[in-house]
Amino acid sequence: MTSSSAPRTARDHARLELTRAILASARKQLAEVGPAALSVRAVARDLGMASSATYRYFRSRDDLLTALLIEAYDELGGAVEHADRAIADRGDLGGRWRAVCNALRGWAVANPHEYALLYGSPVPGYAAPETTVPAASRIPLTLLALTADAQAADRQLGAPPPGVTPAEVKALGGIRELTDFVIGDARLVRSLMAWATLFGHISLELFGHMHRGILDYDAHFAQVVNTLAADLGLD
Amino acid sequence: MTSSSAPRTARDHARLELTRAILASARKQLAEVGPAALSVRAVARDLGMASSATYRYFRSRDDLLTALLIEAYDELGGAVEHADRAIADRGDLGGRWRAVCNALRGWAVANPHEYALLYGSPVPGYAAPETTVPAASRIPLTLLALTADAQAADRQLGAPPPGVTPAEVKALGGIRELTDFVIGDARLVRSLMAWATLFGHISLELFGHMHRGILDYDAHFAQVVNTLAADLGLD
DNA sequence: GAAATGCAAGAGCAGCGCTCTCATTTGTTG
DNA sequence: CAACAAATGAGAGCGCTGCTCTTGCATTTC
Repeated sequence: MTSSSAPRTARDHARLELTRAILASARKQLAEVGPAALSVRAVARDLGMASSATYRYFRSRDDLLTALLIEAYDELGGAVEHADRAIADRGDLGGRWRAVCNALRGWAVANPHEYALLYGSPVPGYAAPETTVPAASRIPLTLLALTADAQAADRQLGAPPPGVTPAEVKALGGIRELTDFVIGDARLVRSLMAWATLFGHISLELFGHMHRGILDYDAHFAQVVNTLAADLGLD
Repeated sequence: MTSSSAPRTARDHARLELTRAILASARKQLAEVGPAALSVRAVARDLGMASSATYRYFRSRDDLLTALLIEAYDELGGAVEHADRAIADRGDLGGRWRAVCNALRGWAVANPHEYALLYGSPVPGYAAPETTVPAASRIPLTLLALTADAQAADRQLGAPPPGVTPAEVKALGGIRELTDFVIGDARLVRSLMAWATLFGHISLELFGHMHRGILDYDAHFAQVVNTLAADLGLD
C-alpha cells in the first residue's frame, strides 16, 4: 500500500504513524456515524490537520474505506478463527461450530456499522478491490474447514439435500478451485446454505427487519445455530 | 401522506401529478445510481424545476427515500404474492414455494439498487418509519401463509429442528402476536430459517460475496430452494 | 373583489470530495 | 557542507450536496 516496511528515516516513521492515526480516527468515526457518512474532512479535523493533507496518505475516500474494510475483515476473521481455535477438543465439532457462530454474530452486534460496511449494500459506486479478497475469505474458509473436519470424522449430514443437481455441481466449481478441502457435494451445499443462513439472520437482525417479530435475538440465534449444527451433522 | 385523496381543485390535481413525477424521476435515478447517491437536486434538474420547489412535495431527502422504500416493498410484495397466486393448484405447495422464491430473487436481480435500499444497510442515520411496516410485511407473510398451508395439509417437516428451546418459544412471541397463522414451533423455526437463508443468499450474491466461489447463481439458488422445500416438507 | 393560501424560484449557508499552488521541511547526493 | 530533490502541510478554490428563507406570483376561498 505505502512504503514497503522499515521506517528507516524519521519521515518514514512519521508517515507510518500518521497513516495509523488517520485510520484510527476514521475507524472511530465509522463506528459512530457509519460508512456512508464517513467524512475525510471530519477525520482531518479530528487530527487537527488540513483536509488536503490527508490525501497524501489516502488518495481518496474510497481508499480510506478500503483500508477500513480490510481492517474490519481481518478483525472479524481473527475473532472467528480465534473462537474456533479456543475449543481445545478438536473433535467437538458442535462446540467449535457454536463458538464460531457466536463469535461471528457477537462481533457483528458489537460493531454494527463495521458489519454494514462489510456485508451491507456496497457504498455508492464503490466496488471492493481484489485487495480485500484474502481478508474477506477467512470467514467462509473457517466454516468450510469445520465442515471438512466433519467429513473426515465421518459425521453424517443430519439433513442431506434432496439430490444435488448436475448444474449445481458445476456451479460449485469455483469453490473447488479455490480450496483444497475434501467435502462432498451434498455437504458443501449444506455448508453454503448455513453460511447464507447465518449472514441472512444477522443482516435481518441488524438492519431491523426482525424488529417486531423476534423478541429475543439471542435465543433465536442460538436455536438457528443448533438447527444448522444438526443439519450439518456436527453434533 | 399528502392531501387525503380527491383532487378536487386544479391545484390539487397538479400537486398529485408533480408528486408522482418526482417519485418517478427519483425511482429512475435510484435504479441508476443507487440509494446513497440519490440527489434531490438531480431530480429537480431532471424535471426542470428549482431544487427548492421539490421540498414542497417531500420535506427531505429521507422522506423521498421513504416513499421509494414503500413503493419498492409494495412492488416486491406484489410480485411475490402474484407468483404465489399464479399457481392454480393450491395444494402444490412445492410449486408455490418455488414460484415465490424465484419471484423474490428475480425481482432482486432485476432491481439490485432497490433491493439494496430495502435489505442492504440502512442509509446514514436513516431509520425506516413505521409507515413502511405494512408494505414490508407482505413478503414474510406470504412465506408464513405457505407454511401454514403446509401444516393444514398435514405435511411433515423434512428436517425438524433438534428441539425448540423454551427461550426460543418465548422469542417467537412477537410473530405469534402479529399473525393468526396456525404454525407449530418447529415449523415456525424452519420458516424463519428459510427466510433468512433466502435473503442471506440473495444479499451475498448481489453484494458480491459469492463472486469467485459460485459459477452459476441460478443453479445454486435453485438447489437452495429445493433443499429448503425439502426441509419445510413442501414437496 | 379582497383576503388567505399554495407555490416556484433564487439566493444563500454549511458541508462534502478533491485538486492545485506554494512555502517549508526533510532526505539525499556531489 | 552545500545544493538539489523529494515529501509534506496549509490554504484557496471548484463543483457538488441537503436544506432554509425570502420574494413575487397564481390560485382558491370567502
